[in-house]
Amino acid sequence: MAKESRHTIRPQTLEAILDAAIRLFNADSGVTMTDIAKAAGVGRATLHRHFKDKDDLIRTLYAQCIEEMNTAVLATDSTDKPAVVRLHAMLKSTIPLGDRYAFLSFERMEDEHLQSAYQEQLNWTSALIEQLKTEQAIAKDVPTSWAVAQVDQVIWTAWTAVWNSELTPDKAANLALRTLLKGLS
Amino acid sequence: MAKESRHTIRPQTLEAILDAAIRLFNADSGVTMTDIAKAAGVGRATLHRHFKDKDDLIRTLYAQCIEEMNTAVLATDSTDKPAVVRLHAMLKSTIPLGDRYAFLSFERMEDEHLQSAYQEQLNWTSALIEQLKTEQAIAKDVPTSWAVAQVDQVIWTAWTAVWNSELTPDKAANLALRTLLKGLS
DNA sequence: CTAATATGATACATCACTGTCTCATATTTT
DNA sequence: AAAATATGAGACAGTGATGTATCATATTAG
Repeated sequence: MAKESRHTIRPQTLEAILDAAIRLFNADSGVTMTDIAKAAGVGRATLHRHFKDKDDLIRTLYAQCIEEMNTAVLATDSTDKPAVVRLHAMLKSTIPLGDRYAFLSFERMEDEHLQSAYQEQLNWTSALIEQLKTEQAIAKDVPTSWAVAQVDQVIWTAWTAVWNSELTPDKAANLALRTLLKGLS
Repeated sequence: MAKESRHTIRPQTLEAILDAAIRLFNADSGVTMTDIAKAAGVGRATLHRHFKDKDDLIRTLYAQCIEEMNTAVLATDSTDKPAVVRLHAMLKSTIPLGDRYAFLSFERMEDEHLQSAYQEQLNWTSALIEQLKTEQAIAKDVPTSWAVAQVDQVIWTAWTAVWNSELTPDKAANLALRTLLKGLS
């Protein structure tokens, strides 16, 4: 998060900026501050008033997306349910977030704090995979890292299919679940 | 391809430039001509002598990678063999190319000629998927577009695993094949 | 060996983006 | 209503990348 002691940002301004920035970064990695300002309908100076520099803005975007993902996943999760159900719930809640999540794979982020936030996501998935293994839903000889990567990738594939209007979000989530469970069994 | 009537490029110079450029673009999308020149060990002027502009260079890279992929796939392909064997061969030949192929997903390319070259790749995979369906290797109710996307993604996932030293290229190809066949059956 | 020419180094102009600043205006707060 | 302040618009300097031109040097071809 960016804090300037001299200025308080108006909620609507912040939202307009972050929305526009996420939208643009997902379409193209060579986005300028001017682009963002125009798309957000705010003055270019306002961007620099509230974000130390471009990196600071990107860090904020990154943090928001990860937090958004975390929230979405945890909201529909219930630890006591079977792992297969949890995986399905996770897919259903994350796939629709693809349009905001996509740029995370494109932009590199050195920031240590954000790296660890992302790592937490991976750890969560790893734990889920282990649970799937103990429940015999997937085979034990499949490397966990491979399974985690597959989950990550299938979310992206599913979202792309939704984005291309080839599938509805629900159909995509079902297909993703089926592909994962069978593919890793 | 870039042609300058006034100059002939030396093969070693061209190779050094393209190699360096591919390497850099795969590590980071914000690559400058200066970066490439340095990494290639050639003068910056030489780049501009042989490539009209940066876009021209990227187009050349793009074309080379697609052609490289096509060649690799067709070299190990034999139309008369079962589709499963063809898929396995395709995975084995493409996964090691991941380190050159990766940047294709990052850089956008408007060029019509290149778009159609890439489309050919997808069509080839589509045909293979159809063959897999008729051979009952994968289920007919799985949308072909979904299957094609899975093939694309799994190649990338497999290469990443190889790059992270989690798997050998052969193990990765086997795991990819297994994941695909079971996942789409 | 000699001529032709591809390259490297450098200087140069141009351009786009960044980040800062100022001031008038719009909005919120009291 | 009046004060406080967030915003928009514009000017400004600094920076880095692009692309061109020139010339000396290295390499290749005849």
